[in-house]
Amino acid sequence: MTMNAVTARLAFEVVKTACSNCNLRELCLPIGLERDELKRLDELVSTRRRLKRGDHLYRAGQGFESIYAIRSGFFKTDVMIEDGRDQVTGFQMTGELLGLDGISSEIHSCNAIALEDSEVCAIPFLQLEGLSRQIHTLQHHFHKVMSREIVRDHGVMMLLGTMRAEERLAAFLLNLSQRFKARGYSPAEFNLRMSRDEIGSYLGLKLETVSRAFSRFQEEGLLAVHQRKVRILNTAGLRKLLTHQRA
Amino acid sequence: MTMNAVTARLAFEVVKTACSNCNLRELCLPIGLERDELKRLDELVSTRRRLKRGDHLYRAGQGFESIYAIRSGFFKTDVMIEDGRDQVTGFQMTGELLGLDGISSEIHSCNAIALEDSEVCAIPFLQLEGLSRQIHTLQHHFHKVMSREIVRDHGVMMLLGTMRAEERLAAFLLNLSQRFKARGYSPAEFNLRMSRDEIGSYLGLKLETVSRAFSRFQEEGLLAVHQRKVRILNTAGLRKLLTHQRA
DNA sequence: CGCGCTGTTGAAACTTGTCAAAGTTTGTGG
DNA sequence: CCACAAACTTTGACAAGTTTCAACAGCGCG
Repeated sequence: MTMNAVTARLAFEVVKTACSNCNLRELCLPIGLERDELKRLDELVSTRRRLKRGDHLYRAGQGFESIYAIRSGFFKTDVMIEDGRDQVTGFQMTGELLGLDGISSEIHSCNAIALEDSEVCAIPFLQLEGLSRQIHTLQHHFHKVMSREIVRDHGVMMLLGTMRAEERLAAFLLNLSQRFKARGYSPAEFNLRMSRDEIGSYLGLKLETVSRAFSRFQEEGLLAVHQRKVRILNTAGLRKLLTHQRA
Repeated sequence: MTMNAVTARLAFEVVKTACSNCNLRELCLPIGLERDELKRLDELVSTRRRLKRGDHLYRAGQGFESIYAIRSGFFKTDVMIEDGRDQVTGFQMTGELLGLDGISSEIHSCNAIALEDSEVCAIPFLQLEGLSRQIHTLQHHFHKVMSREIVRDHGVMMLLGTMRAEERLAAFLLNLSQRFKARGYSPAEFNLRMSRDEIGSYLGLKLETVSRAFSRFQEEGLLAVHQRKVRILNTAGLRKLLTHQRA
């Protein structure tokens, strides 16, 4: 086998696993692209990265070059301030993008950590900008993704600013449920990938408070919890918690 | 005067007040643009809108068409959930952009309300996308602005999730101070444009708690407050509150 | 001049955090 | 493959911080 044949073979492998035949393309960036546009996106997204549970995809302070699309797995992002306090700013799952925080200063402003063995596609940002100058649809979709992140963050601010512990946990579980459902998994039964402490950090609560809220939901028959395995028994009941005005 | 002369005259007025000679261009979108690029941006930003205190720039649920650059004045954005609870998601001042939340679904997801008489430049979004496909610098800068909004929101999440009342207020005041300073105003003395209730909503606190925190800061000599007039007496002291680990 | 809106202050109630102890699961090395 | 350590979870009792309720003061506007 000549050198060229080897190179060609490798190139083929790469293309074979790129966007054009990724079964996430309806969730991820390539929504609505034409076949030849998709091919050009494929050329960008050539780098894959595998991570084991606990690995950092990037760290706060590192230079920013790429955004990442999650191909499989589960991540958290967190920020830290000087005195050691930190907060989980989000949990990301298959098909979602990571790294948008780095664009503004060209330095990542948070850590991204795999909560289970995961695989991501690295998308060099400058090249993405270049391509989206050529492909209108891609540009527009990318802007929507960034904007959706802003809207999502407003939702979390709402949660942290106005909800009490049990409402926060209910909102969190319903959100997870809906995201699992969108990916073809059961919306009623799933494994949490994160600890009580991480949930608490995200929700602005202590882990004990999260644990108590889980116990309470279980007492009330809203769900069955055993460690990280959750089964939602009464979705309507959880939802009602949210709209239930307080005092 | 012929019709054409009138049109020409109006066009001139518009150009005269557009980006190219706006003294905010170092704060706003046109950072780093060449003269001819700036001129093309001018053509987009032809619509101005004046608002009186209390006016809505847009409302949640309205269709999204433009983003807005604040030329003068002061705004808040807030979101609302079904049961009537709402939360202020941000305060925006001169040179900052409003409306990024609307891109994702083409419907505004929050209300933007003027807290004092204000003036904004409307920037039709589709045209902005078009221009930023042609002007690399503009595209990149716009992406940075969106990303900065995400990073800012993470900061607020941190504040809401991990800080106690006095830390939140200190962080809020220091942030305002720094933004006034960046605009050439005194960082030590300024008028709050918002009520205690609005500050509380933003910080996830009740207005009484905000009021008490102000009183406490005053007792401790950190600042002098009289109604909405604030004078910071001890910036270092306020800053120390933030890094001061709790229990 | 007084009415309404905004802001301040006090006391009691409530929610969540803190500390502590014990139970459970997971991972590792012998 | 078992044993032990480490990490995570649950639960209770108590403490701390924030909200709630209530009363009142100050300012601005008609």
